[in-house]
Amino acid sequence: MKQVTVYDIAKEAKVSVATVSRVLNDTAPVRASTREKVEAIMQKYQFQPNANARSLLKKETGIIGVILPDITNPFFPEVFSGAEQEGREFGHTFFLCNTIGLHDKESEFLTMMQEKRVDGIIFMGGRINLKDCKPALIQEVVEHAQKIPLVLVNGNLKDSGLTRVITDEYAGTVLAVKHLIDIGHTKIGFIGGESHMSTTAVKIRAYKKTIKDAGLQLHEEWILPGSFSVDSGREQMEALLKLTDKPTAVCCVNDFTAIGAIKAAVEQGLRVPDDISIVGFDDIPLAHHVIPELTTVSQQANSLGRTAVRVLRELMSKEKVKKVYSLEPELVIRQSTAPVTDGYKI
Amino acid sequence: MKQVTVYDIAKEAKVSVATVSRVLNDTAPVRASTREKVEAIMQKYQFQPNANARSLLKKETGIIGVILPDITNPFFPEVFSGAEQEGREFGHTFFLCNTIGLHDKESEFLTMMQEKRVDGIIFMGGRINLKDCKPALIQEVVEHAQKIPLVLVNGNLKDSGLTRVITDEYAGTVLAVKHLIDIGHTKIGFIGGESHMSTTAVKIRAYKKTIKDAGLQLHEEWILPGSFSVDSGREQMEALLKLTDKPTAVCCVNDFTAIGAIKAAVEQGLRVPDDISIVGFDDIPLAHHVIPELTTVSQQANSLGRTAVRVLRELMSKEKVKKVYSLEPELVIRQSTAPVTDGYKI
DNA sequence: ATCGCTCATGAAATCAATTTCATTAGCATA
DNA sequence: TATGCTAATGAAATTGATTTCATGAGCGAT
Repeated sequence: MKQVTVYDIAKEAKVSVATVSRVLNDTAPVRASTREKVEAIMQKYQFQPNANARSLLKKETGIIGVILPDITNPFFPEVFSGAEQEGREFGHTFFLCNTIGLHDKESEFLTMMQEKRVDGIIFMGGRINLKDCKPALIQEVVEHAQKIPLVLVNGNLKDSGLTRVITDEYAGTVLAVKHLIDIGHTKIGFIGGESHMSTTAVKIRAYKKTIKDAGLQLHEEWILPGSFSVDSGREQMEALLKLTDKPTAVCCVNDFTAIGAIKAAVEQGLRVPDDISIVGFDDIPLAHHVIPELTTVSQQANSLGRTAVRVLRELMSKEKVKKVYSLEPELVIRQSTAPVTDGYKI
Repeated sequence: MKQVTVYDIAKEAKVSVATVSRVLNDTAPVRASTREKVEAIMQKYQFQPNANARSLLKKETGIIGVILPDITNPFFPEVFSGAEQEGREFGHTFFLCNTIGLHDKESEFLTMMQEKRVDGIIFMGGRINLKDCKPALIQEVVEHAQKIPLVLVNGNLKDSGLTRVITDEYAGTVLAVKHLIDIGHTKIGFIGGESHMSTTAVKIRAYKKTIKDAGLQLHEEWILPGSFSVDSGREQMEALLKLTDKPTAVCCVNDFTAIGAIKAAVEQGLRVPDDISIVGFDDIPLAHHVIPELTTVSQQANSLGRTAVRVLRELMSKEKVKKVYSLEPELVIRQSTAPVTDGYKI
């Protein structure tokens, strides 16, 4: 069954396609009787105008492309959701591309979005955040950004000149470590992500600064790398607990790591938070479903998405925008942290 | 900066647009020297063909639309991911639409996808699965399906004539309940979702049948409704534990509910699984991150997505397809279930 | 020399909308 | 009555690709 076009409608209504278009878009006055006639026929055939044809002419698609590393990581659906909420009232539709494990797909997706002529791109890079990210990729992203409005979310590319929306990870980490210090901890460890990720570097810097500012001793052996995963949190926590001089609190690079750390501690017979305090980062929905509920730093993922779309829309309308929009994270105190006790069991 | 078109390329290369198109798509022989000349110019201007123009003519967009209730529910990203993996090698791109809390958006999204002329639609309905779903909505989905290939994922619309990919929830529930019986439980409860959801109805039917087939007594007061959420699992578990005659095992409608149930039990001082066994449904990634790790029925969300795309592609190529593709769920035994002990503490 | 074939290419039509420009009718004003 | 204005409409151009049809060149066979 062939799709109905404006020509079919026009023919049956004995008017020109221009008139049909006017009825469709209310772009010029049409006599009431004509309008009704045309509308009736559109109704009859369940006419749906072809958005491709329209986009071709208008040079806008209403589509926003989103590129992110892994949609199964609960942080990203949250961001996406925020973006969608913000975009909905303006009629935006979203392409979603997962680069999961396929870092080299990033440029392929960028090209695809160019070809589809999306109105804007939200880029949450995986690879682009590597400390040793190839300048070529950065260059490529920058070039795409010159053709299509693009905002980088949580990307740490300082001198790329790209518009960025980020959480202040430094400030967030300070919040977490300060909280542990405030409730009396003096022996605080840190489990990070891959050491070549800039996120890890930023957070470790914040951690060290806060420890030093509080006049505490810095123990390099309490600072361990990881991989942002539950398993890495578990492994590294086991390592920490094998030390003779153990920390009484651990700050983790993200919630997954913290959940793994809790698991390891519990498996060793420790009670969280009675024997050891653990704090995460991100505040994924799961954080208040685990036992004990996780004290963590909220990234406000939803706002991140909303802001990204807001900024993107400003870019699209050629407004001048700031280079960086930084969202302040918040500490969410739940059950996995508590004041130090003397009776550290092991 | 104006976008470069085939005409610009053709002009500069002193050939016709037809030749440029041939170089682009390798659709007819072109002299090597001509090809090189054209390619060099395309390279020079970073030419990206306009996919909208192409789609207009070819009547295909390579886009698959996905409509789902809530991307922040970890089950759905998993399905989406599977779909994306399957679609990737055929060059499909994905629209993602969240109907979260906006059930009336479902038809709006369907219309939008029609207008964008997507090649196919994967529909994971929220509202469409209500037992009292308005016939009008069903009718609408069916009508859309006549124009654009559409598969319903986990939709329980038996007589709609729509192509469906589903998990066999009945069989999965039987698996879960049998497992509890096998390890010695005779007093088994069930916490469901909203009672007007067909999922709930199917699972309760399976639960009852399995209990009866094993010759066990059916206790209606052990069968409670819920809302698929962590909180509802917690509340309903509290209710079960207030009974004088309590179950020693509880089967839950999904993992969220099970996680809530575990929380409630732990808060009441019970040990899971020593004092009470709990089994979930879905096997969300989180299931092996909670403490204790959750015994659950795996929906194989990823395969669900992959299969949906596979079936959709068959539909697109006008192949005849079966009406229903049913995936067999699997029982995943972890730590939240164990044989009954006499020493039920409370 | 002529026929038939393949290779390489171009002109023009096509897809389904929007938009510009022109035209007509009807009415008020000078 | 002539002029000017607005409302309503249509014809045709436009958007950026693909595709069909036509044409010419080059080459081998007869």
